[in-house]
Amino acid sequence: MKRYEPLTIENKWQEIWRNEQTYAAVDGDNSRPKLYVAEMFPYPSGAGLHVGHVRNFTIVDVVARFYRQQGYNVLRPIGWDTFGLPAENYAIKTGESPKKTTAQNIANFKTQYQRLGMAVDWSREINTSDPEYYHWTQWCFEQLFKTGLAYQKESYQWWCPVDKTVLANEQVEGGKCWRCGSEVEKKKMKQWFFKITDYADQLLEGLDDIDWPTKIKTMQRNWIGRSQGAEIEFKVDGDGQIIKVFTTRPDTLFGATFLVLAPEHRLVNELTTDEQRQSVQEYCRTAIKKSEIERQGDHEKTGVFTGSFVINPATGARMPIWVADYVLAGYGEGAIMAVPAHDQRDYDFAKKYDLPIIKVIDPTDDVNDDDVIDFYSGEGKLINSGDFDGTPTSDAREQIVAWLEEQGIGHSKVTYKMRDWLISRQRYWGAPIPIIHCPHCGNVAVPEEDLPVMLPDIDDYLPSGDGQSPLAKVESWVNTTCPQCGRPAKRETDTMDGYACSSWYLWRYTDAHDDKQAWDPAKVNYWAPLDFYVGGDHAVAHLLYVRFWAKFFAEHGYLNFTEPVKRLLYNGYINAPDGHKMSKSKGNVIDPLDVIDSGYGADTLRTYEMFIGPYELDAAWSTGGIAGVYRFLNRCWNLVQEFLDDQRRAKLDSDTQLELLKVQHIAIKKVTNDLYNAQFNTAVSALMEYLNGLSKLKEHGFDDKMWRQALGDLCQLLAPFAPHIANEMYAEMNGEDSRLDNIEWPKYDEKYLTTDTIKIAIQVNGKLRGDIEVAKDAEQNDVEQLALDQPNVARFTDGKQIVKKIYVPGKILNIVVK
RNA sequence: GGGCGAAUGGCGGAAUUGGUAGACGCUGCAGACUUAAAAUCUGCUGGUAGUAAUACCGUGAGGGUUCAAGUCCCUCUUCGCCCACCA
Repeated sequence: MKRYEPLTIENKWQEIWRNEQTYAAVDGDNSRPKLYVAEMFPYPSGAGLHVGHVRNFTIVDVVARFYRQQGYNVLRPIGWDTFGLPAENYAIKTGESPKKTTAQNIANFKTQYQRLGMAVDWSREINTSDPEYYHWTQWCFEQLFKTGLAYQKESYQWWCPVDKTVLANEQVEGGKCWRCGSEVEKKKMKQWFFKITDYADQLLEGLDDIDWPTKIKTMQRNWIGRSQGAEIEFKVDGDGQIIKVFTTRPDTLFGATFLVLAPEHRLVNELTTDEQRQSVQEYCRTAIKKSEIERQGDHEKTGVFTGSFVINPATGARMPIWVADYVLAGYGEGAIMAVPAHDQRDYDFAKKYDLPIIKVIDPTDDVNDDDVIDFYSGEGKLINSGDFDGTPTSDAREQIVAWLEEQGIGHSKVTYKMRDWLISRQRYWGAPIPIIHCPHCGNVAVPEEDLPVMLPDIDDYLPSGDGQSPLAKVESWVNTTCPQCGRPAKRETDTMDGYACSSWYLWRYTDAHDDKQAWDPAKVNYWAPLDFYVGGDHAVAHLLYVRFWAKFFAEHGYLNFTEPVKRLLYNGYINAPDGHKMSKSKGNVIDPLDVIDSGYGADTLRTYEMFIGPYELDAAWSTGGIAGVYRFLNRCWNLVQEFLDDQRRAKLDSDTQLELLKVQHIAIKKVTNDLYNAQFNTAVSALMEYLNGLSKLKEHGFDDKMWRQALGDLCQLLAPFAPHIANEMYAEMNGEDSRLDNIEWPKYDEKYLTTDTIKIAIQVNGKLRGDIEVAKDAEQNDVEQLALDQPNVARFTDGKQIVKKIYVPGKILNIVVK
């Protein structure tokens, strides 16, 4: 009998798929449904793939192969996300150009990809650091620039002192740089932004229509952070200046007893009296310099009085103006009205600095008075609020805003936590921002026909540390002429955040090598939006940015959809056997190629990673578990060999025939439905059950026709998970030229799933007391009689009064006795 | 502090969404083959009692709804993730 040798057959089939270009997708084919599925494209690191990648890619591959076998026109592309810090940091350390190391890493990743048996359309391979690609990243930038959505602004920005670059909010994790982990600082710099805030409401609303995990949707909603409230103007006592504040609780206006400005607020200087000047300046200087981590958390509140006052428009009271760093400059107006009786933070501050506290809300009746000793932030009825006394807080919010509007000193307003997307990077290894700074014309976009602005080759990758990109040192590149006036001008030296490159790559796949446009609208609208997008990272950043760009380009006619991803499969991590994260430093990394080469092969690895648990949960690697999956594939192989080797052919009796058809069709149904529902782990167990069923039936001998069909279906159902062995077994049975990809997915027939008799579970008072075989269409009376005749049922019903009987046809009979 | 989610054998996990809890796999035990081991194959494997049939208990804890609850409702505990001075 021929032995199962995974490495030999895998090599063979990978070559066939390469030569035959089996997995090429056909643009614009309307004769069959299309399916577009992709993983979040990998960053090709020097370390190569790890088993976590394999899980991610295999999910995509299983979906792609399954739908292809269903007759879909499937697009399953791959590309490489190559701009970014790791390659550049490596260059700084070794002097080796990022271009060179990137090329090596891509070659390595590509080989590994092929060795996993991925059904990729290789003609669409893309690489974000290739000028052919970043040409169009720059074009995208210019579309945003033309419409005013890419703009330059001087502001305090996150700055990583180690990587010597600014960072986006999304790249600061717990006050630390997402790349190197060092503590970030605030630095005032002129930076490029994309105005994602213009799309805040659309980004929020779009979440309602997409099939994404609620976890991710919630994170995006939190990130956008929409608050409904009011903007209120306070007049400064004496000089007529106006300070605007944002509040979600306009109903507490009568309880506002002081006003607080963020240290960065533009009026701080002006409003500070001479007596207070020194302390205010000192306070602001240290507060602004303090890192955000120090300003966050449960630290005690600090602040300083400016010496000025505003007038409360509702009460006419003079309210002192303070400066305190618990008020954030970047949110709302950077100023608040403090209502210490009804806000924890204001209360703490008022207590510390002995400021007045006025209660203006009487809590609703069901609130325990003991809970309201200090401050109360819940709902209730207004008190001490003039004409509004007695009004419920929810009504008062509207009425007070209406009153403010009448007075012309306020209006309702919506505020977001989300800030604009900072995209400038003072680094070399990124797409150059295609802008020319002209002393006469200002910021001028590089004409589209001059794109791409090529990234020059350099030797010195070290950032200067003064906030300038290494590109600033390349004078021949920096100095140019203004495309508008022709006079000398300088190029922008910042490069774009890598997330800009990944914000549109899903559309580039549909028209990967077009040198006339970023994408052909006909092609992109045929394929996109994605039916499935698979990843385990970038819950907010990348997944928010692609949505933003989809909305922008849809608005300008380049796309006919506004949500780029219909269904998101967010997969969990693969951890070490002990449950800890795999990491190089711990030395517990499992290399997928080692697993393959140890003799298991890619099919076992793939199938195991699908079987390990629900795809969305983290899972721990188990050496026993993978051995079990190998055993399963080996048993499949041996069964097919036995069938082929056995010269005798048997004629099966009708019961055996029915039993064979039953296990066969149960498997088809279960695997098919599970794959539609992305329940990969239970699909694999259904395959195992199918094999177990077949193994039991083989003792009756092999009926040639029926077994050929049954084993052929096994190959077919197995193919999405273990494509090499499935194709090899199928070819052995049906000839070398047969290809599972050309054969239709098996269909199940309900008539084989039910037999003439079915088992009914019998309960007495809800406890299982036995089961009986009855005809499928048995009458309830007959079932009851049979059940009561069962000795073990009778034991519990004899001598008791039967209260009622509940019969669920085909399932259960519950006899209730007293 | 706020939000989301989870808790089922020795382990990973099943359970058609209210209808026979523990599928499938791992581990373990016993047996077959073998001079022997590995591999392979067969059987058993939630707990307690019993040779067994079977009974009782059992899905984090407590209560409730129901003929019937892992599944629905209330209270609590523990764990995980995300956000966090956002006015």
